[in-house]
Amino acid sequence: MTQTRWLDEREKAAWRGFLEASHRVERRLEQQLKEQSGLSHPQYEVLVLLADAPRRELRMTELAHALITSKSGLTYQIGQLEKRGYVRRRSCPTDVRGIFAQLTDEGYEALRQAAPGHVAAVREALIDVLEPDELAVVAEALGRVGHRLR
Amino acid sequence: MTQTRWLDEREKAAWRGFLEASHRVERRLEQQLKEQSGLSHPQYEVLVLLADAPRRELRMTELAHALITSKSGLTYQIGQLEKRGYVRRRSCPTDVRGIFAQLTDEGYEALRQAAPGHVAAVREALIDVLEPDELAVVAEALGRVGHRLR
DNA sequence: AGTTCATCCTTCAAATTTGAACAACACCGG
DNA sequence: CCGGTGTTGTTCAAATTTGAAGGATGAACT
Repeated sequence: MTQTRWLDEREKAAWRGFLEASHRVERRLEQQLKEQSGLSHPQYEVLVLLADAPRRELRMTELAHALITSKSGLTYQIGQLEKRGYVRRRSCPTDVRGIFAQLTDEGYEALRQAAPGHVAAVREALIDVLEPDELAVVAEALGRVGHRLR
Repeated sequence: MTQTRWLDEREKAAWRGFLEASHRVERRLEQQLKEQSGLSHPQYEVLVLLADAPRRELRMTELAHALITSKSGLTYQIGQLEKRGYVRRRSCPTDVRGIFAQLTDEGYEALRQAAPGHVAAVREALIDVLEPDELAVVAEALGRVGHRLR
């Protein structure tokens, strides 16, 4: 291994800022959602993704990738959502192994009710804290960061 | 409640970018640390904080706040680190209730060995992906985001 | 000194997450 | 059509996280 390039002050500030912001924002959203909707953040994300998908359904694997979580973790969460009647499982016609998770009307309704509070929290925690030019950088730069790690 | 201000495309891109980046970066670091050092990210952070602290020790509550985790969660992690001999508990002289977590020499050594790989991963995942001006914005803007959520 | 209220850390049970192991199946080249 | 290889979703046990509860103490005030 070649010599370690340690982080200088500016880099350290960026790293610390990124870490703290992501933890605190996550924590805040988790709290807001649980409080006002009884949903966890992962669960909310599932509903959002399904609501935007054709026929309001997605394959388990697609969901797991989109949520950046493990397959078993998704199985668990879908199970929870199914219990509450927000999601239903449907087997895939073209692939016997495949399972579609499909948003139910109840699930859609739950999302509709949870969304305003969630968006408000996202604004308060992140979006409205950023200046327009900062917003652009976050979208562009962090978008690139996420993309490179796929 | 007044009308909901939904996110426009630019805002949504920033939010999505932020979310995906934080999840993927976290995941990558977790993997890198576990693989090359047998430490979890929270555990590594504990070691870093202690190493930088006077006498290499911090109160449990200070640590919990700094790590943005629950008190019980910290109790658990310190227990794990204690098992491995990386940390030792010391009762606080001025406050019977207080407990110091103190880094041992073994813990310091473990940190020394883990640090280069960790820093390299941080660079590869985030720091070296950002342009200098982007780095500045991330430090400044996300620093503000984290700060406002305290 | 007595009260009251906040703080400190741990314990406990419940919820969640993870990765490995599996079983069933798709897909591709021979 | 077969064998080899990769995929799909689940199950399982183990690790981790969380929040509520509790025991003990500090701190401020009367």
